[in-house]
Amino acid sequence: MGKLTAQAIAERALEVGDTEGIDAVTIRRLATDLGVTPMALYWHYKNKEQLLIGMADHLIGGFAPKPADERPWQEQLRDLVEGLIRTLRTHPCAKNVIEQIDPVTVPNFLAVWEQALRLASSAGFGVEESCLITKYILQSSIAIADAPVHMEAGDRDEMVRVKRLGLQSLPVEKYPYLVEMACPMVGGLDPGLYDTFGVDLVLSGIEALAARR
Amino acid sequence: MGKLTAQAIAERALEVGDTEGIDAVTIRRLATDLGVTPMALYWHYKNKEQLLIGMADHLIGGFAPKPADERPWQEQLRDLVEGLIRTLRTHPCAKNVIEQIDPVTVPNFLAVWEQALRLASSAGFGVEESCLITKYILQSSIAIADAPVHMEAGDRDEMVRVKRLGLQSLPVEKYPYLVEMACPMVGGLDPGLYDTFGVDLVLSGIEALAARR
DNA sequence: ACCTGAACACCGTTCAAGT
DNA sequence: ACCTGAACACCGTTCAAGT
Repeated sequence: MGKLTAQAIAERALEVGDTEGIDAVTIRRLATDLGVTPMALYWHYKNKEQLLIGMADHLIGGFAPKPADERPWQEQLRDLVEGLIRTLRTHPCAKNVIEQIDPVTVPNFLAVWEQALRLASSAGFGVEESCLITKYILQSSIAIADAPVHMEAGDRDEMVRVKRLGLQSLPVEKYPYLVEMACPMVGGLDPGLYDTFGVDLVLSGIEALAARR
Repeated sequence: MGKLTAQAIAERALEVGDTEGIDAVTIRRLATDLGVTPMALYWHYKNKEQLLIGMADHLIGGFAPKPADERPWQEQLRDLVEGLIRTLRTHPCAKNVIEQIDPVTVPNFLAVWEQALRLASSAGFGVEESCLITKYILQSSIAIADAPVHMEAGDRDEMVRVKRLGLQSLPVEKYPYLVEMACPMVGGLDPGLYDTFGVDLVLSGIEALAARR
């Protein structure tokens, strides 16, 4: 087994978070997993918040935004959004990690943010508008990446089944659409929709507004 | 002082969450605030998750979506998004509450969701697309509502000042845009941008895709 | 129906001490 | 530099008991 290092801790934390949920990511739990005393972790991270930041940093580090090139900003922005969605989808707990920290404090996130601001700028948006747009890009990417995808037949869908039954048992005269769409709503979504419809949805709003100026 | 009731508990929880942050919302803290034993709350809510659901329900209950009318779906959707953003902005902890629960379990949220699905449907989107869109609407509304607004001079901006200084001290040759936009980024945003640019941003993506079919 | 009391299993974190 | 041990102040929650 490898040495105890900040990197190793963050990686184990991501494993636990991805497989058992973010609530299972606990200083004490990680310590026993790594065969060490809880206080040992405090040498590598000042506190739990810093550990979460480390997790986020490791997460975003997985996809380095490509350097600026000569293509139109629309294509570069599409690359960025697709990359974001992809890393969000490969790490189920990414959403929860990002929600619990301030992106400004995550080193690797700064590069992504810088790139987004640059692209918004070349699209012709002003300073304040660009700030809103970068927030919008992150959040809507989360929305797309987080949508429930269709699972294999034998997969662990007990929770999904319960939720679907809950939706389907609603008064159909009051919630006709919810009842009808219960299936795709809680876990029957076509994965291909992410890469086409989802990305289009995020991008077309920006492009439409950019075209107005 | 009023009687201890599920409603009163949820209201106090929202007060605490809005003023002191979601982490201050604790069974034991609420109990002492309400002059009662911690276990008393367990009579009204099965556990903390149910309390969070109660908070979200009370939150969304504040804005009841108007019944279907004869206007074009674009206008109705704009009403919905504006209402959502407004309630999100009046309750600083709304974002955190919504992040910690499953919207499907919040009664008042079902009505909003049903309306969104109905509007997506009249826009011509299919079942799975509509599901993605409703997720998108919620998340991007959060992004818009959560953007930092310009604060009064005397306001509690110590944290903001620190963050801004942190951004401005970045290597300007590596992060030129971040450094330049540090001010609006962390708390100098024009509030009017929410109601115009922000809402437009969310809606125009949907409208652009709807126009394609 | 509604609330209390005591107890349990868990947290994050500090602080002094070891090597 | 890196880790341990003991202790502290907090959690959410169960269970039996009171009125």
